[in-house]
Amino acid sequence: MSDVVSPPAPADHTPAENLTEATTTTATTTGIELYGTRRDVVVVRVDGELWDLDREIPAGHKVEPVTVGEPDGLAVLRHSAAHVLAQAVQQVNPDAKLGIGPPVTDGFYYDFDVETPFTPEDLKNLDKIMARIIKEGQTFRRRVVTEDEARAELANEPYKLELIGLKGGSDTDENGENVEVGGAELTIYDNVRGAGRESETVVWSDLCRGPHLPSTRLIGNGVQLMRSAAAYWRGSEKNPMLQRVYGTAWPSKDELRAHLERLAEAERRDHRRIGAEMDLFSFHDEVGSGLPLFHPKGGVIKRVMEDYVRQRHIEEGFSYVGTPHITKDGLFHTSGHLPYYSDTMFPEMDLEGSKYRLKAMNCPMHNLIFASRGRSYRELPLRLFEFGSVYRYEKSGVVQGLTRVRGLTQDDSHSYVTPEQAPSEVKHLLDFMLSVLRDFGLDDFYLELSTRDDSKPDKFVGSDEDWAAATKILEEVGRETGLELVADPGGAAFYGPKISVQAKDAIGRTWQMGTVQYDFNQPKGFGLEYTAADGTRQQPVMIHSAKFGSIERFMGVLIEHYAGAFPAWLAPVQVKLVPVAEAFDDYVKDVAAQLTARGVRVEIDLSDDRFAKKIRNASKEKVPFTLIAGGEDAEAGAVSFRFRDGAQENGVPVADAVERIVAAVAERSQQA
RNA sequence: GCCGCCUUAGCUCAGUCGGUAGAGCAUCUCACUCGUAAUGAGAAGGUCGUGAGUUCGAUUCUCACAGGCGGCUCCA
Repeated sequence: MSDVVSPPAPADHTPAENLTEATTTTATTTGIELYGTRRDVVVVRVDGELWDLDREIPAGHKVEPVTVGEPDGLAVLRHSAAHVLAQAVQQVNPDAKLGIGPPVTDGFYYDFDVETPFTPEDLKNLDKIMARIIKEGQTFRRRVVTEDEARAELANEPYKLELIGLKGGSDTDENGENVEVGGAELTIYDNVRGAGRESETVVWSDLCRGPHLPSTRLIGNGVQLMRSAAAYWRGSEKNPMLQRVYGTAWPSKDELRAHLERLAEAERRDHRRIGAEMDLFSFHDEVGSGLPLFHPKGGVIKRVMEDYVRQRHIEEGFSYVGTPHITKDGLFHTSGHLPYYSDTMFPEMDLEGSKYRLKAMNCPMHNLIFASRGRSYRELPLRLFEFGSVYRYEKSGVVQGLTRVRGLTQDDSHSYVTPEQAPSEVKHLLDFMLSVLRDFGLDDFYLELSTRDDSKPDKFVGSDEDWAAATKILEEVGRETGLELVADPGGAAFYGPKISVQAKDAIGRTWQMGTVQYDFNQPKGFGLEYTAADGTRQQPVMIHSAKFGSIERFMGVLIEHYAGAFPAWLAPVQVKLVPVAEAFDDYVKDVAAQLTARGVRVEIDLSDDRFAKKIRNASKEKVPFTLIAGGEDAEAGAVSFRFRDGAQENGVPVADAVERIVAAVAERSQQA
């Protein structure tokens, strides 16, 4: 799961399009001549490609200014900050070997091969050195070199030498971010002190495609190193591990502060923290990593989620089914899963000559339900749904809270359709899923289309034609939603392509939600058939779909989305009743009984805490409605509301209060 | 799985340069019976994650394992 917080676009910079019309040069010139007096212009866009300001621009090209106020300019700033970091590291430790140092979401990183990992103190020290380099105003100077020249200059940088060898090959790193080579020519960027003067010296150089800011000074003071962690060279676990230093960089100190505040807010919302504070769930060494225990309050949320999504599936034409948690492993051979996923399945259990496995996916069992008797085309689409508990032995380093667990409950559905019905079923499922997410207060989406990686044919099953046809259907239906559709090459399951919904939460973070997966392979493996109108036997297409993905993960996302302040229909305790003094306990109990009779989840605070303390506790528990009753209320046959935001409303007649609460908890609120 | 850091009371954390430990909150008891975010006093609570090693002696040092955190890889 990503803890990366995506920022809003920087607001206090004027968009470039408002600054100047794009210019078409009429004679050879440079960006500096065109925009050199504009301090906010950091690079130029030449026919859509980013160039350093000091490069010569041949006549006849369209040239636009790029400022740090737009994403491309900010990425250049971050990339330049990465160079400053590398320079600082080699200043402290000349033996550090350079990996790559690209800009990423919110900042940048640089990888180093060093003897000892960086400590937090090291990072503080590097921060200071970087600030000095930035203040000094070193000039970034681009220099085109031949491959031989580059090899000679970088003789002490084994990783850079490897990159030179890759020239013309892959030019993205494991995050899809640009690495520093590629394109037609090799370039080295020099950091120059005192540029233009007789005394000018090159203080540091790096193989890099660029472009960069004209000067380190323009990086400004919105830069801060965040942490260091190990990362495999070129993203492969077969390669050596380098030490990656992450930094964040912004056009201004204020924007840096705002970013750090977003991180702090994300930490306050962390579902692992809130889950413990609100007594929702726990993990135990004795049970094992990634195996959550849901407490009564977490159990309520889980049950409400399940009741909701079960009902919705029934309304959408699904039949609710049930299958066991454990099965003979031959089933996963038939499905084709075992060769691909045996690593992440719990190991087999040998019992009376048979091998059993904990279920890691539900589809094979649903296939058996389909195959349990002859099927007619008249039955299609046949839609099966269940809460499937599956177990996956996730590697020890990847388990995280509720969002990456080893035991999870999928709201798993499979639609068996004729090939002709497939597009409309996919559309049906996508619309259904989006409507479910909206009911849970998520309404900012984009779609991701995960396709086959043609360079790894052994990871995917089926003919090119089948893949192409399925991918086309998903893509077309995805486009019809009007949502942004992002490509995820290589992200497909072995049996077919998928579309996943990515949702942004209340503080702008993106989470992967449910998926719709197109599968023409398992029906083949299981020999699934239906009798068509013409009496022939035909193979159905199956479409996998999970709206939440997993109940656990979705709950984790909801906790963070709402920061624990769930809308009333989801809140574990909907009403907290607080008597002002012990004398009103019975009065309050009577109100509670009326609410309970109407299905409202209530809790009464009968402790001998002081009144103000009870209010504080109710508030900390983020209960939507606190009902207070004392002498004034009892006399009037009323109660007093205290809402979650602190607002009050006194003297509400009990009958009115009950009706209002009953109405409020029935409503699926979208407020976060 | 890999790299680094971490694990002391239910929770958040002090502390012991190697001589078996302390606070706040929570819990329990007593007093207070209170009108919108912390009443006071007292008590109880820990083989200092588990196992092994070094040592006269280990919560402290070393190693292994488990669990957690941050990344990497992975994520049907």
